Amino acid sequence: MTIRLHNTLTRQKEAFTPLDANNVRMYVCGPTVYDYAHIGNARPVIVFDVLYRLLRHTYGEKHVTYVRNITDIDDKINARAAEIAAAKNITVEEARVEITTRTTQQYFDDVTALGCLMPTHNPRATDYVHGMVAMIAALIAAGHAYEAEGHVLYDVSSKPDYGKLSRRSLDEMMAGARVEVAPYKKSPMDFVLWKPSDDLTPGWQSPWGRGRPGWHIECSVMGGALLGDSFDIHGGGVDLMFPHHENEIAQSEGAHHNHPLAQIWLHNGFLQVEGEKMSKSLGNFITINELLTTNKFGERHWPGAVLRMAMMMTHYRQPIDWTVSRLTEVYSFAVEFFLKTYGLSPSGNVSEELVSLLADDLNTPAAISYLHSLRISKAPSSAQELLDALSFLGLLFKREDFAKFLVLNKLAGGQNIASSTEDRAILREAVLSETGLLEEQIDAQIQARNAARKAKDFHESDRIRDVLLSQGIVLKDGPTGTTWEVKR
RNA sequence: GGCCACGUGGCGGAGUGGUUACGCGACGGUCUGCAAAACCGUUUACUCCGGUUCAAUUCCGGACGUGGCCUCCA
Repeated sequence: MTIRLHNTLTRQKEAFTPLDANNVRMYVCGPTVYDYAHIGNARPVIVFDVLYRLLRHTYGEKHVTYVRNITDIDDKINARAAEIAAAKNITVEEARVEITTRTTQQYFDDVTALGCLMPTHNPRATDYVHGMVAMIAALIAAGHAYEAEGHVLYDVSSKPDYGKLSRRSLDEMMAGARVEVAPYKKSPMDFVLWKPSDDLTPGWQSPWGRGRPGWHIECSVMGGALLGDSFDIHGGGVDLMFPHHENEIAQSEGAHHNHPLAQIWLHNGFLQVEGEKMSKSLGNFITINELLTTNKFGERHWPGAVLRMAMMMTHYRQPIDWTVSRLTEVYSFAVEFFLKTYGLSPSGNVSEELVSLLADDLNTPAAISYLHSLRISKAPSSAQELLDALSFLGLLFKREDFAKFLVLNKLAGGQNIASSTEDRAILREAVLSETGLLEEQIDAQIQARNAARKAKDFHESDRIRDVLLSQGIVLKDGPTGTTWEVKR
């Protein structure tokens, strides 16, 4: 199976050939850990998790190395740390560790709930400061960087192909520049590798005094340390293409004798919320955790697999509009998928058809269509195949989220019965909390309704049905009797 | 202002130089006391204007629109 991926460097879909098929290497820019991750942050995590699964399937689990960094040095973190340090009367460094440790754990919990596998390595920037200092020194030695007023800056004019990823020329950028240029810069486009820290700001010793690294250098260093000078795939959001990835290339290639940093660069598209840019000022800022655990978006909370599938419904390079109606639609599929696969266990089989869809530049919308074809299929094997496909895609619908939809066909003796005592208990509890009704009360109402129907008192039978509906119970009259389920 | 993307039916959303996915919704039918559910069926689009071509939604150019970056936001 040939994997084809759209390479930002060439703007074309290319056949993927790893540098070393025994060790396929991918680096993805991870979070800055100062606050809860928002739903936009979730997109690359999910996109590259799908790619990680595809690579593991193609080359073997032991032959893929996936690195996603944790940025725990950052001026937003520092600002937050200063507040907490003052409030709690602890040092800034203690506060920084507290924030980043807590936020990192929250991030892991959130993306795990979204069905994402843990990367092979999750390096923290603070563990690589020594390497950053070394790389900066190497860049100075190679003539790519210079020291000025306690800062070390990258000299973009020293790298003729600077701008090759984002396809910008230095002239164009300088002509369009709107920001004020620091006086110590040789060129407006030169960027910071190292900057000085005052006593109240976290800092590390360096040949250029106590200070802290610039934004881009950590990824160059961690990628190099864990994946080597050149590796296969580098991913992140489009917004990182410039300047972050461009500068990463400049640093890594400048320090590594111009060995290409990554063969293939992948960028996922942006996410909007209800047609607007997500921002705190618009009031539509939404975190992963809020979607999972609160009713803030759409007046309900959403299972992680629903969020994941809603993300996978759009191709990773397209913009995505994150809306309640989208989640609602996906939720109803999720219920169907859950019911169809209830009681089965994943076999570990992976459909070649599914793999071939993903191998074509991660065509997850086509993969979702494939899921629908199995959902609709009447073939006896389709339920197992569906579960296996869901499993491969990381779309496992948790019993505790969906057991309330397992129909209790006690009176009709039909299908989709919650088979285990445990599932029945989950169902009873969910029904009680959502509707205030016990199973026995619902059964009694159904029997009363059926008696009224038999007596052709349809006014009474419809009244009972409407009352139950208003309580969140939907009745379904089948050939073998009446069943019910929780309103979806 | 400069640069980079994108523009598909009521909605979501793939894909393709000619045979035009898929899902939702809607509509019709079967079923039903009536509904719901289920099942069967129907629903045909590619922003606009040029160009290339036997043939363009698909390639090229332009216009318009939307979004992104240039402001350490994925």
